[in-house]
Amino acid sequence: MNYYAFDNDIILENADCFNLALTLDCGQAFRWKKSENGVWSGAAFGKRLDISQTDGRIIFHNTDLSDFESVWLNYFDLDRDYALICNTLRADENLDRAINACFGIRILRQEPWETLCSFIISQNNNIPRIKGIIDRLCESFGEDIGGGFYSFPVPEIIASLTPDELAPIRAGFRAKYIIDAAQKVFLNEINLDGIKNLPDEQARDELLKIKGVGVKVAECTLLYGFNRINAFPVDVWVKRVMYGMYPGGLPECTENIRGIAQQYLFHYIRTS
DNA sequence: AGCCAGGGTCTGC
DNA sequence: GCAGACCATGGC
Repeated sequence: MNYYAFDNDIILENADCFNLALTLDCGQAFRWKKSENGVWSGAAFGKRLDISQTDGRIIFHNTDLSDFESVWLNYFDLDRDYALICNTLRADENLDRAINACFGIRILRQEPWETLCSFIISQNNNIPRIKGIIDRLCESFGEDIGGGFYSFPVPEIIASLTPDELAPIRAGFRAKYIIDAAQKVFLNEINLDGIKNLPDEQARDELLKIKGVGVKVAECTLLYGFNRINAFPVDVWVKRVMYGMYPGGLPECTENIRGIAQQYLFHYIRTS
């Protein structure tokens, strides 16, 4: 991997195992939109980004080295050796097929609060509708960051809302959970920064204190929001994987990287 | 029309 | 500890 600035873009070359479309649209993040010209637009950490891929080259549009190195390098998990991880997982034949089918998925390192809130919204819901609810949440309560994009609303804002005020985003029964989570985070009953330093098990127990957060939402938050690549979210699709492929449990090669294995298997079974 | 969706809570055994 | 009802909404 190497990168350099060119005009107002950052060019990333020879990025191992990086399929941009799969990474942004495999059910781990909900705010990236693809336009006709193949450019993906979105926002994270309060910054807008347009990004595209042609062959092995990733172009970060209208940004600079400072933002690239302080935000996007981390967000796209570019320091992790996915080639090594994939080779390890290929010891299992199901994972070998899954990796062949969706090679280049990376686990994004998203913001803890946005991840937590997004996956509370995800419960008993489908991906297109999750995206719609989150769009309306950001438009209604986030800050305008230009180009028709809005930041993800901070806990303080959502903590001050009533379920009635949240009704227009049409989150249904999840509205009260979002508010409870925001209040706990804002009042520091749940310390998201502190969770960063806890072992996986204790971090999960902290998240489970939030109403509307069960094991699955907690595991998603750990995996996508706290960079815990051994977290293993089990939704209806992964249940099907476990029932169909691994009735005796996950293979040994997934040890300590179960979350990444999960992402390949999840996307594989949903698209095959 | 009825089933399903990146589930969780609450109640009743 | 575990099964079952219930929860809002909209895509298919």
